[in-house]
Amino acid sequence: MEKSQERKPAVEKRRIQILEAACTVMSKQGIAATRVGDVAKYLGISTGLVHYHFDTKDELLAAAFRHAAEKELTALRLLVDTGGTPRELLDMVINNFFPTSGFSSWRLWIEGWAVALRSESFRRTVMELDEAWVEVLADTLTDGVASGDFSCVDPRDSAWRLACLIEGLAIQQVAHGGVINDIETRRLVADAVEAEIG
Amino acid sequence: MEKSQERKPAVEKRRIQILEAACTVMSKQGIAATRVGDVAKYLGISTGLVHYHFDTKDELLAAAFRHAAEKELTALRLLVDTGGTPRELLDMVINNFFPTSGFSSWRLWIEGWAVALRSESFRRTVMELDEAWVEVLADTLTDGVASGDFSCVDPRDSAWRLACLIEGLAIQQVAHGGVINDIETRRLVADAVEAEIG
DNA sequence: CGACGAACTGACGGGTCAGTCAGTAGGGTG
DNA sequence: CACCCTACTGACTGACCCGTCAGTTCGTCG
Repeated sequence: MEKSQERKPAVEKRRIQILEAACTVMSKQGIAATRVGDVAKYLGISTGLVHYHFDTKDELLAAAFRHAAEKELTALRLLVDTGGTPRELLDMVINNFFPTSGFSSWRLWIEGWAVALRSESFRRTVMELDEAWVEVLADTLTDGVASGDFSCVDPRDSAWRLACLIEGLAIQQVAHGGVINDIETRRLVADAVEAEIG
Repeated sequence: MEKSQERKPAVEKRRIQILEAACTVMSKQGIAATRVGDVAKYLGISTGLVHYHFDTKDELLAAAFRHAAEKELTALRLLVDTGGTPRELLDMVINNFFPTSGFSSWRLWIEGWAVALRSESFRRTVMELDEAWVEVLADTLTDGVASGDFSCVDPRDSAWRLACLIEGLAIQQVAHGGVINDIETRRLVADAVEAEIG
């Protein structure tokens, strides 16, 4: 009953529940193949209820995608906040993007980039996430340079190059499947990292 | 009337006409939003005729995408065959992927990667094209190493890294639009190239 | 000329799906 | 208790679009 801000549990809880369901379905079926009915069925609710919380399907998918992005980003920042030497941090940040366990969120991002070509809200999400994760990488590199562990000409440039390299390799691995395998990928990235930090 | 191979102009001509139309529509509207009717309308023919030449929509889009990929690859190989010093060739190959004129085929590739997650035929196309273009890059580097112009530890690794870097940067530029601009992109790539060839 | 078949048309069936709407349930409030 | 409002249902509609098919055109060959 307060001003809002803190307290409106019921609706907000349901909203988030629908968002998470949408994320799950999107990951499984692909963004384009996700139907409002699929999300509803996943939760055992009616399609009408989904539309009660989200006006249109596009709005739902955009919100769900953003929700997924924010979760990913939070996890990354939590990881970095655990602390460690610059070297340890760098390895952690980079390893974070090569999941050892089966499922990879890269599939969702690859589809997200494609949707971003036509959807303003997807474009913003994808842009903000990428900038944020490059920033984490850049900060890590900058700290390492300050402490004398690394020597980059320009940490920000290095961060962008590493981030884009990893994205490109993710496409090779996930979309193509196996031209470049996991071990090879890690080696390619590791060599690039060494080259960047001198 | 010969054995085929050279002569079956009528049908094949129409087939290719439909493929090119499909490419145009896909580039404009996106792969997912391309309807059989749009392709037909673009050529002023009936949807029935499109289905006369291609059994299903999926088959049409996959064939059109492959058609586009092959054209791109042919253009690249033609470019390389014009000859030049290893350095000139390398610059040519890399510049080929940063179109000066407005439209970029990167949009189509980005969508292609996403579709490749669910479609076997798209997957194959996208894989073969990527391997082919890395091979062109790797050959150029190898030649440069042989002639003493470059010094790579492993030209093939370098080629993969550069290719993936360029793909990642293309996403930043095309899908996000402007976080990283054209000049900055070229600088990032140029620095990476220098690092790779010593 | 007549027959035949390849290329082509355009209307239509049938399935899918986003979004609507009239109505219900049930907890909170006066 | 009576009222109300929020969350929710599920049937429905209207639009869209793929793929089919009966039929037309036209070039070619016997």
